[in-house]
Amino acid sequence: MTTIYDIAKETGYSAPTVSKALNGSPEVSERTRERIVDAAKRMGYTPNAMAKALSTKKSYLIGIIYDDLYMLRGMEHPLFAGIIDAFKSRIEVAGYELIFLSRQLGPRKLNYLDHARMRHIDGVYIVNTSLGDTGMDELVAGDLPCVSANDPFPGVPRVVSENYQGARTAVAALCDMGHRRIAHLSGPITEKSPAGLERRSGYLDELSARGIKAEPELTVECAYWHAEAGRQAMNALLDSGASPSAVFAACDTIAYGAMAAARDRGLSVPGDISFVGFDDYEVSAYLTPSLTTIRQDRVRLGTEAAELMLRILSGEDIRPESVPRVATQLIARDSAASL
Amino acid sequence: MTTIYDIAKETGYSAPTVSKALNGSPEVSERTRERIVDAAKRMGYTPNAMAKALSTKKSYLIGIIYDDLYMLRGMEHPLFAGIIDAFKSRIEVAGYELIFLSRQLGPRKLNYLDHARMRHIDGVYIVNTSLGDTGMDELVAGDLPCVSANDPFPGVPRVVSENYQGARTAVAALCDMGHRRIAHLSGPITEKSPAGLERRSGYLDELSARGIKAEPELTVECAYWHAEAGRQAMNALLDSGASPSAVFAACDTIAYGAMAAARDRGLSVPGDISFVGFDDYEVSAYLTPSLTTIRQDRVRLGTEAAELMLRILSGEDIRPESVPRVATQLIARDSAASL
DNA sequence: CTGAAAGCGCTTACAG
DNA sequence: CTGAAAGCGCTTACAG
Repeated sequence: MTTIYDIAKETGYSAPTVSKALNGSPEVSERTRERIVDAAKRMGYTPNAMAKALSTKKSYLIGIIYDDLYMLRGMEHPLFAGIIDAFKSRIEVAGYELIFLSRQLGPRKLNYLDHARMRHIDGVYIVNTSLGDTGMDELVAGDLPCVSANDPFPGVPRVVSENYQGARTAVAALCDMGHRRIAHLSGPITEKSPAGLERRSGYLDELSARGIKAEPELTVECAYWHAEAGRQAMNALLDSGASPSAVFAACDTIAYGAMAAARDRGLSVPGDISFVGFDDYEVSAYLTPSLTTIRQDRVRLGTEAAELMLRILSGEDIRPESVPRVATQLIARDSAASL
Repeated sequence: MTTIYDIAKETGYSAPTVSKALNGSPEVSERTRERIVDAAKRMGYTPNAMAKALSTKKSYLIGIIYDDLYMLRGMEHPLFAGIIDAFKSRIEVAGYELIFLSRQLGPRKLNYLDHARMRHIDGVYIVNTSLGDTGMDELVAGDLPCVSANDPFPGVPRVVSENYQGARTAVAALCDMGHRRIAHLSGPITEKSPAGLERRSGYLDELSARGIKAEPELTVECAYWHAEAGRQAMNALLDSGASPSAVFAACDTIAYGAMAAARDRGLSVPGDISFVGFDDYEVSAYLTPSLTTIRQDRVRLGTEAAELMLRILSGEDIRPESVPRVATQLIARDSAASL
C-alpha cells in the first residue's frame, strides 16, 4: 500500500503538501498539485480511510439499524430493503458509506450507541427496531444525527408515507365501488409504531365521512405485519359471523394471508369479497387476482431520508414536524370490484 | 470520548498496560486487569475501532457486494436479503461487521478493490454483481479473502444451492404426478452466472432419465429472473402452440409471472396446467393456488458462507471445489397436481 | 508484570 | 506556496 509519504519521497514534496494537493486544497500551486496527483495515480495510491477518520474525526460512515423482530423476517422485508437501497444510492454520492449497526460484536453484547461510538459513525439511519432494543433512548438523546424510516423517536425526524391519507384513499376506492360493509385488518396497534394506528384512523374517518357507521367487529388487529397473521385475522373475522363485502388490509402481506383464508373458505375474490392492500410489493401484481393496493414510494422514502440526513450532517437544524410525508398512490388491479 | 490515556491517568498505569489489560493479554496481573477494567467501565470507555485498525492493520470489516442489474431490484430480492441476514448474524458473533462496498463514493467513481483497500476491509462477501461490474477480476485476483453467494470467480469458494439436483427433484415430482409434457422457463443462460444452466441441465437430465424426450420448444429462456420475464416467456410458450401440462419455472418470481399469464388466458392452475417454482419465497405459500416449489435454505446459505469466510480469515486454505452445495427441499403445495 | 519509545497514515495549525 | 511539528487513539516490540 502506498502512502502519502511514498508520494512525498517520489515527488520531493512533504507529506502535508501531498495531503493538501490530494484533497484539493487551494493553498497549493497548480503545478505542484498536478505533479502530486500524477504520482499518486501512477503509484496506485488509495487513501487510508481509517487514518483519515482518526485525524479528522469524521468517518463518512452511516450506521443502519435494522432489527426486526416485529416483521419476523429481517431484511427480506421488501419495503425496507427497497428503502435502504434508495438511501444508499443517494448517500454514497455524497461520499458516505453504509455499515450495519449491531448489538452483538464478538463475545460481548453492546448497544447501538456503543457500536456507533466505536466506529465513529457520523449518523444513524433507524430503519427498524425491535421492541426489545434497549439503548435507543440513549442513542437518540445523544448528538448523533439520526433519521428514522418508520417509528418515531423524540427529536428524530422521520421520512414516512402518508399512512392516514393512503388509508382514506383505499377505503374511498371501495366505497366508490359501492361497498358499505368494509372490514379492516389492521396492523399492530401501538403508539411506538403508529403506522397501524394511522391507517386505522384513515379507515374509520373515511367511513364516517361517508356516513357509514363503523362496526367494531369489522376491525380485527393483526399481531404482526405478516401473512400468517392476516390469515388468522381473516379467519377470526369470518368466524365471528361478520360478512364484509370488502376488506382493507393494513399491508400487502396481511392481504396475502387474508385472501388465502378467503379462498380456503371457498369465497371468490373479488366476486364474493374485495380486497385492498397497502405497500404494493412486486408480487402483488402477479397474485390471482392481482392485488389492488396503496403504493408506498420506496425510492422517494429512501432518497428523501438520505437528503434529510445530508442536511443534518451539514449542520442544518431540522424540526421533526417540518418533514413532509411521502405521498402514496392507489394502484387499481383486480382484487377489488364493484358490488 | 474517554481514551486509554484517560484510563491510564485515572489508574496510574501506562497506556500500553491499559491496552493489554483491556485486550485480555495474559502478561498483565489479575489485580491490574481488574482495576483497569473497572475504571474503563466506570468511565464509559469505548475503544476506537479506527485507531485499533490503523495500528493492527485489521479492520474487522467485511465488505459486501450487492449490485444487481440482473435481478432488477437490488436488495428487495428476498433470496439474497435473507442470505445476507444469516451471514450477518453469524459473522458478527466473531466480531466482524458488514459494510456495503460501492463503486461510487462522492464525486469519483471507484472500483470495489479500491474501496476495499480504502477501508482496509478484511474480506468480501460477493453476493451479486451486475454484468457491467468492472474490476471484479482484480478484486478476486488479489489476496483479499472472498466468498461468493452466487456467481463463480476464479479461486473464490462459493456457497450455493444444489441447483442441478433441485431441478431434478422438481421435474421428478411432476413426472411422478403423471406429467410428460413438461415445459421449462429457464433463467438467463450464461456461463458467468450458471444457476440457470444448472437448473436447465437438471430439467433435461431428469426427463431423459425417465425416458422422456425433451422437446426444444418446451424450453423458453427468460431474459431476467423476474416475474415480467416469466409472463413473457409463458406467453411465448403458449403462443408457439406448445401445450405443456406442467411448467417448471427456474425461480418463484418467474413462476408468478407465468401463472399470471396462464390465468389471463383462462387456464386454471393446476386443473389445466401445473407449476413448480424454485426458491420458496414467503408469499409463494399465499398465492392462489399456493406454489409448489424447491426451497433454497437461505439461513444455511448465509451461515455457511460466514463460516467459510471465518475459516479463510483464520488462515485456512480452502479449495473452492471442496465446498459442498447446500441441499434444497421440495415444498409440495397446490399449484402442481396429478394429471 | 510494567512502561518508554516508536509507529500505523493521515491532517491541522503554525511558521516561514 | 511549502514544510516541521504535533496529534488522532491505539498496539507492538523491546527493555527492565
